[in-house]
Amino acid sequence: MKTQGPGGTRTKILDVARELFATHGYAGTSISDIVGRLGTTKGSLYYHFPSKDAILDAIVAEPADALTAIIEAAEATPPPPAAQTLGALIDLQGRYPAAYLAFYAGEGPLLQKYSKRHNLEDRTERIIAALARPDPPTTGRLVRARAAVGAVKDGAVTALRLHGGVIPPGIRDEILSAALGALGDPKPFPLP
Amino acid sequence: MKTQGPGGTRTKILDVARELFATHGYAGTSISDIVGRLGTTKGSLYYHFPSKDAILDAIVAEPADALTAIIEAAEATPPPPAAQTLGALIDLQGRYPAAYLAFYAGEGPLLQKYSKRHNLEDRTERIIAALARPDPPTTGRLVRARAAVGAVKDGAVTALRLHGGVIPPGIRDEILSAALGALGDPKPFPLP
DNA sequence: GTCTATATGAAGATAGAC
DNA sequence: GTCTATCTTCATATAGAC
Repeated sequence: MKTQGPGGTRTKILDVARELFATHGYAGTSISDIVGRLGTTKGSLYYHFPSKDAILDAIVAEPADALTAIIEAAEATPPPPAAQTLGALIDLQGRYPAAYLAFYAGEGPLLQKYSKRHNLEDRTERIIAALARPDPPTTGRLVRARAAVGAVKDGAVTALRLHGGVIPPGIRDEILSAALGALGDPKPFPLP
Repeated sequence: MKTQGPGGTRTKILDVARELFATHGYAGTSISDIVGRLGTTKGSLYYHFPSKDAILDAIVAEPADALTAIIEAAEATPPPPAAQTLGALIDLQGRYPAAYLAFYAGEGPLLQKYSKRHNLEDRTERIIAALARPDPPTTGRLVRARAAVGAVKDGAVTALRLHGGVIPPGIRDEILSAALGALGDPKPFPLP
């Protein structure tokens, strides 16, 4: 696997594909759309990637692995504090802005497509179940865990939009506090 | 506009299209997919709808109007309690399950497609801005408002999944409480 | 590495018999 | 109202010159 500098054609293809997939969806984005935006041609694109699916794979692989690490940490026994898991999710979104807003939301054609090839259907369930511990997973607790993840996702999206692709530390705290509020933790973190 | 009984072909088309659009996205669902699932043919489908877009319109129109009503109520002066707006959003999701999970989330190809025709780009912004009142809309407040809406959406999705398409009253309260927790309201509602 | 040109299939949509 | 058959366009992907 050859790494490539940030100015390389391959990198540029991934950049515009990431953006277009995020806004129009995978199926809604054509190869022509991508090369049209780049100003190159299909022939060139297919020199760098063997298929459209391969582009998706390249885009998704890295954040997907990072998410797996977060999930596995969240599943440790005893469970880590919810603030740690939710904070890691916020940071994940900050590190991979724009593309994977719906990535661990369990919905969205992008996830569908990727999930079929990588057997990730239960990803959402795993992180929700981990967050719903240590209590027995009542419906209410599961719903709140999911709500907390939803709060992280949408809060981070808004923060990224308002601040040009970064999440300032103060806003990160705000998102985390919102997520913990949704989760229903009585004491989010000690106040100074 | 002719109304049609629940057993009618038109209704059946809308039912499977709603489901397929929700899982695979608008662009990811073909007319062949729809008629294949129905066991009918394209000719029949095109007797009932002039285009694929028209199917989307028919699916989206009703919940979209309901959402507009919620937004306008939320924008009233003085602002209604947040619990009222968020509760209305939960009820909306309960009334139109499965299809519009990403509808007011501001993301997703389905919204993109519909939004372009109906000028709804600012829908998300409006409801967030309304929820962020009456405080001046600081970034933190906006982020929390968005997080609250995200909590409603994902919480309701989970509830619908766990309970076969309905949101029981007790769970509705749980979602509302989670959303208010995300919003940061100190006193969600008076305890009995 | 990038281009032009093209193969091949599937998409949305229509015509017209029944 | 539903069918079969078909048109047209656009999709992914390839071949081969430069």
